[in-house]
Amino acid sequence: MATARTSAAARPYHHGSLREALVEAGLSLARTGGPEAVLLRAVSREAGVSHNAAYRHFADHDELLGAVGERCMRRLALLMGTRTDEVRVRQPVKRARAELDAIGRAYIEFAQTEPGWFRTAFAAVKSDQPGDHAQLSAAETPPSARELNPYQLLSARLDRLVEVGEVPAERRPGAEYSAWSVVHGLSCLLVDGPLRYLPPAEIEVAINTALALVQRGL
Amino acid sequence: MATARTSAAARPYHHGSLREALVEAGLSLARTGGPEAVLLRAVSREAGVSHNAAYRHFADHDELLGAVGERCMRRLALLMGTRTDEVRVRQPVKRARAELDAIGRAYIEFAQTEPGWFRTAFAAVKSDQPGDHAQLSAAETPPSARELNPYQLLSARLDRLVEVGEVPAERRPGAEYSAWSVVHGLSCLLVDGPLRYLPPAEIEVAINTALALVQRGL
DNA sequence: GACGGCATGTTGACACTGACAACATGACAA
DNA sequence: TTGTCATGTTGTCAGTGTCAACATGCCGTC
Repeated sequence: MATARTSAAARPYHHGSLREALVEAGLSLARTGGPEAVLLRAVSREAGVSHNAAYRHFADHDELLGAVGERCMRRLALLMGTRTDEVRVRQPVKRARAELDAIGRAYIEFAQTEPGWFRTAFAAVKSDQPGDHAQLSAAETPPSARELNPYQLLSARLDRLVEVGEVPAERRPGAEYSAWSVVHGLSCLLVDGPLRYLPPAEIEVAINTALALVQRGL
Repeated sequence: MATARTSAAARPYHHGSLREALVEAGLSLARTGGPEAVLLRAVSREAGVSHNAAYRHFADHDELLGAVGERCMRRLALLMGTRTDEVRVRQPVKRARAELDAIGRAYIEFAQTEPGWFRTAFAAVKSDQPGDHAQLSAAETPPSARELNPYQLLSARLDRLVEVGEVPAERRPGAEYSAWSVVHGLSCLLVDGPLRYLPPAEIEVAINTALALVQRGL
């Protein structure tokens, strides 16, 4: 008896933390197969549990996929944070620009190195309420730790560009939509869309011109 | 005989033009339900034919979805062409800019007014060969009629901007990737993504700033 | 003008999925 | 000790894509 899928511990009683195990399994499946690989039954199988067990932790398939998607989104935000911290420029104005460039590059880098997760992060958002699009600003959460989402990270960089005087204040409203659109659009076209099989050299060109467009156009 | 499948006439012999009927049915389903509504069985049902009939015209589900997606893409290109033709500016330089703006607006307009078709146009491209990404330039087709795809329409507008001197020639390479990314990204975010429930006023802001970014940044 | 080939459409089956209902187990409190 | 109830299981159902076997009737050939 007592076979564990990840660690060597025997399955204790009721498995203990199945919800977490299911999300983890979903993450693993999504990494290679994208959101369409996050099947209720496949996830249960992966977690070493019978199908329908997931229904004790998620209302339906969408809710499971949503939970996995949230984790993917967090990973995206994490990479964006990491790449921002790696910026070594000291001069404030140049630094502000470099940091914006860094989170943009990180966004595209994530889409390219983890296409399954990237697609899952955005495919998952299917069934959520029109709730004033509050999830963008992360609602209640105090902006304490590294708990920021991609949208918030971007907003902070844009605010900084206004502070240092590189972007006129009257252009600030709506700027996150534009900047986000560029990197998100290119990511989608490269990962999923018609630019999927672009040769690497052309991909490089596309990324650089896209990010340059943001820097010039803001 | 010679009955249309939509009217109430008796089905003649072997249906006559099932392939076309299937694609048409798929288009109808995709319009309201997006690509996930283009089910092999649902399409067959809609066309008044038994399931598996479609296998005489399409290798599998992906091929049917691909055919429907092509039609969606063509409709997108059609709207872009229409909106370009509606530009009334005479002065060549201003006209070049206005036309670029028009195809960008048309792209987003299509995504918003026909989200099901928009998503199908890009969801369909799943299984096609890495064939040198030739489908972008539409391979053999002479650029004769209104047969241009969205990518070609965009390229033509960018070429024109260089001609009239509004865009320096050294910035031309890769420009279609950037411009495309902006409108595609915004469309995805608005239709499918986290900006789905943005209030209409904010949507207006987002569209205008995004298009302004393109004009300024090229 | 009869005949036969063959593209086209149908019926039936199988494995897979998400979802529901009924049942089993065992942790924990009374 | 006992009973409750969250948690996990088994069984089932409708719906899907796909394959194989079968039916139909249009067309060219003799």
